[in-house]
Amino acid sequence: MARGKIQLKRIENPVHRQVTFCKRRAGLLKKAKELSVLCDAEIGVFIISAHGKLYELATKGNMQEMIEKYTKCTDQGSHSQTAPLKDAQVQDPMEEINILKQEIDVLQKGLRYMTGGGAGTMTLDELHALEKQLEMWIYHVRSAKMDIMFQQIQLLKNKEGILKAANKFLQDKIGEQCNIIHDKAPNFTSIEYPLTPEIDMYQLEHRGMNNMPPAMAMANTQYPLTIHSEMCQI
Amino acid sequence: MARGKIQLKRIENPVHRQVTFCKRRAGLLKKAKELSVLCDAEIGVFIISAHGKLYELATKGNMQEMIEKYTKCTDQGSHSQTAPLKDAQVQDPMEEINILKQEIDVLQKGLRYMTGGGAGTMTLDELHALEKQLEMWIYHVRSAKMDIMFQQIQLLKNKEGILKAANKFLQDKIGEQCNIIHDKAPNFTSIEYPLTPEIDMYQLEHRGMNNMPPAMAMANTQYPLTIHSEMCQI
DNA sequence: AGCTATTAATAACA
DNA sequence: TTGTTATTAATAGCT
Repeated sequence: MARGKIQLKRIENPVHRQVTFCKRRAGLLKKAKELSVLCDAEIGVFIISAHGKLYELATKGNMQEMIEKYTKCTDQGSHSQTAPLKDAQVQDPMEEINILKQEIDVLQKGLRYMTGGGAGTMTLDELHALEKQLEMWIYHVRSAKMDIMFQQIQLLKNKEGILKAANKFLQDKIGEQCNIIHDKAPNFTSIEYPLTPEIDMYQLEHRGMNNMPPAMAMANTQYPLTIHSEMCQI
Repeated sequence: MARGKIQLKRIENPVHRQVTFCKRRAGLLKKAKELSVLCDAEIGVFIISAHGKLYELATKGNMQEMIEKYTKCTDQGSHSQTAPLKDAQVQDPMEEINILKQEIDVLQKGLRYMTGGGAGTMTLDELHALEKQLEMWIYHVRSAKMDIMFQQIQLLKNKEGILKAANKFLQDKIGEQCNIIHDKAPNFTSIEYPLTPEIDMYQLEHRGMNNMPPAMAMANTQYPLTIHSEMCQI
C-alpha cells in the first residue's frame, strides 16, 4: 500500500520480510483493537512468527479466557458478555519490550513482597535497587505534578488579573453613573475603560517569565489587554 | 478512514455499528491472511460479536491446532503472568481483583510514562494517586531494608565481641609466656581463659534487647560464652 | 528508527 | 445488506 503494489506471496528478501512483519503485525493488532472498541466485540489474535516468536492480543481478560470463550461458542450457543476492557498490547520494538519486562519483573517481585506481608524473599541488593527505582520514579511523578500545578497556578493568576480588572472597570462605571445622577450633567467618555495601568502592574509582578514552559507562556498570552463589558461576567 | 475521522470509542448508533463491524471484520481477516502469506507467520484470529456470533481465521490447519500451538508457545515463554500473590484476607474475590487491576493500570500507565520519556498523558489526579502508592511502597521497602541492615549490624557486633575477646585472650597468653621466659618459672593456669567479665561488659552496653526482632535475638544466641583457642582464627 | 508517495481501507451516503 | 466515492489510514521503499 505504498510506493508500489505488493504481490500476495511470501516476501523472499528476509530483511524486507522482517520489516514488513513488524509493521503489518502492529497494524493488525491495532485494527483488531479498534474493531473491538468500535463494535463491542471480543477478539483474540495470536501470531507465531516463522522463528516461533509469539505475539498476541486478547481484548478481554487474557488469552486463555478468550480461548475458553471461543471454545464455548464453537460448542454451543451464545453467552453473556460485558463491556470491553482495556488491556496490555504487544508493541513492536523488541528492545522496549525487554526493558519493560525487566522493570515489570522488579515491580512484580516488589508487588509480591508487598502483598505477601513482607516475607523476606528479596535480598538487600534487590531492595536497594527497588528503592532507587522508586525514588527516581517518584521524582519524575512529582516533577510532572509540579508542572501541571504550576500551569494551573498561572491560569488562576491570569483569571485573577482579569477579574481584578473587570472589578475596577465596574467600580469606575458605578462612580461615573453616580456623578451623572448627582451632577445631572451627562458624561460621554468611552464605555471601554482603559485598563493598561492595572495590567502593567500585574505584569510587573511577574518579571523573568521569558524562560517559562511553552504551555505557561501560552496561558499568559490569553491575558486580555483590554476589558469589555461582557467580560465582567467571567 | 473515509468521509471523516471517527473516535476510538464504541459506536452508539446500532446501524452504523453493525455496518462497521461487517466491513472492519472482513478487513481484519484479510489483513491477517496477508500477513500470514507475506511473512510466513501462523495466525489465529477469532472474533465474537456483541451478539455472540463467532467469526474466525486460522492460517494453518484448524483453530484447535492453532490454539495448541499457541499454548506451547506460552508454556515455553517462562514469563509468569499470574504471580501467586498471597493475601492475608480475601473478603470478596471480585472486588479485590478489581482493586488489583486498578493498581496495575496505574502502575502500567506510570511505567509507560517513565519509559516514554515523560509525555504528559497522565492527569493530575492519576499522578497524585501514583505518588501516594509509590510513597507507601518505598516506605515498606525501606522498612525491610532497615530490618536486614539491623540484623547485619547485630551480626557484625557479635563478631566484634568475639574478636575482642579472642584478642584479649591472645594478649594475656603472650603476657603469660613473657612471664615464663623472664621468671623462668612455669605457670600452669588453665589454657581456657575465662572471658565472662569481658562478655558481661559487652552485654551491659546492650540492655533492653528483650524486645528485639526474633531474627536478631537468634543472632545473639550465637554469641559464645567461652572462647576456645581455635576461635582466635575467626 | 523516521519519512513520503502511494495504495488500501473504509465512513457516509444511496 | 451491497455498492460508490471522498477521505483517512496503512505502509513499501528509502534514508
